[in-house]
Amino acid sequence: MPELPEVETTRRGIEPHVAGVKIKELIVRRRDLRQPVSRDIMKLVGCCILGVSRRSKYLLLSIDDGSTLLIHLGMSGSLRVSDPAEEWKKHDHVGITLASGKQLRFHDPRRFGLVLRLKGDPMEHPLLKNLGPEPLERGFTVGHLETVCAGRASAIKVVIMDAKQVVGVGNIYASEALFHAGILPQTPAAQVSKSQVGKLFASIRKVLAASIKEGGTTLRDFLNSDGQPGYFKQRLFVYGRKGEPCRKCGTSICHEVLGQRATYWCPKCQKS
DNA sequence: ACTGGCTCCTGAGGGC
DNA sequence: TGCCCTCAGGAGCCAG
Repeated sequence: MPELPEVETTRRGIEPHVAGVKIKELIVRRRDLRQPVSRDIMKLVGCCILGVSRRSKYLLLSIDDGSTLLIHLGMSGSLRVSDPAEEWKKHDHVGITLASGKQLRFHDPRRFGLVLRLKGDPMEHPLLKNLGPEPLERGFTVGHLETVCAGRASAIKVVIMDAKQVVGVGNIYASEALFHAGILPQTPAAQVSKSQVGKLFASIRKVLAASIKEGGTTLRDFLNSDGQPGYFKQRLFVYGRKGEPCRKCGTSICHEVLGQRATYWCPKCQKS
């Protein structure tokens, strides 16, 4: 599932192929994604893509007519640069043919993704307006995380996964960051000590930064593949390792569903 | 303002 | 080998 590092890797991967390039043709094969693909997307034909930015797990292609093409990969989506003549795979829902002779294809088996054309300031759009700070940028600070935790009864894992507080901490990295910070995922956020919050802050950044670095190398050839993950497996300390020995102390890793999400922790390394 | 639960969807994986 | 069942999961939305 594309987490923040993969979305960023995708952004870096497609940008050189699309920035400054004109859209020649748009092909929508399935419209029923999480929200229907924008009806007015055809207006983009003849327009030029200025650049690709990212906010949270949303990709934003800025268009020279002042609009923005918003793409979210959901949990099974991918973008790849292909040859227009390439056979369409099952679940290739949208194709953007470029004047360069390439074609950007949006592929999403579970259709949790989005392809929307936004008019006006994209940051004012409801999907983007109330998002918390980017974890790797200056807006995310220890002080911010302390404020977010203060007075909240919810489990710390649920809180750090809340995009209104901080974006981009997906289910995998939430478990991983809490492991590295030595905090039990179930701990009510308000009960996490100041020093623990400091450790958690550092862990979130470290885990995400390391993963972006990893994604950059392992998904290097994603333009020719379907970009499926699996590359980070060896780096995971707890996620998906129920019953397996902790990489630090050997204790069996625990698993429980918390906030409707699979959650993993080491009962010895992590305390409330 | 919070909090927890439901929902969309398909493929993977386990059990038999 | 094959079928059926369950589960995973981002994130918006809604009800309490």
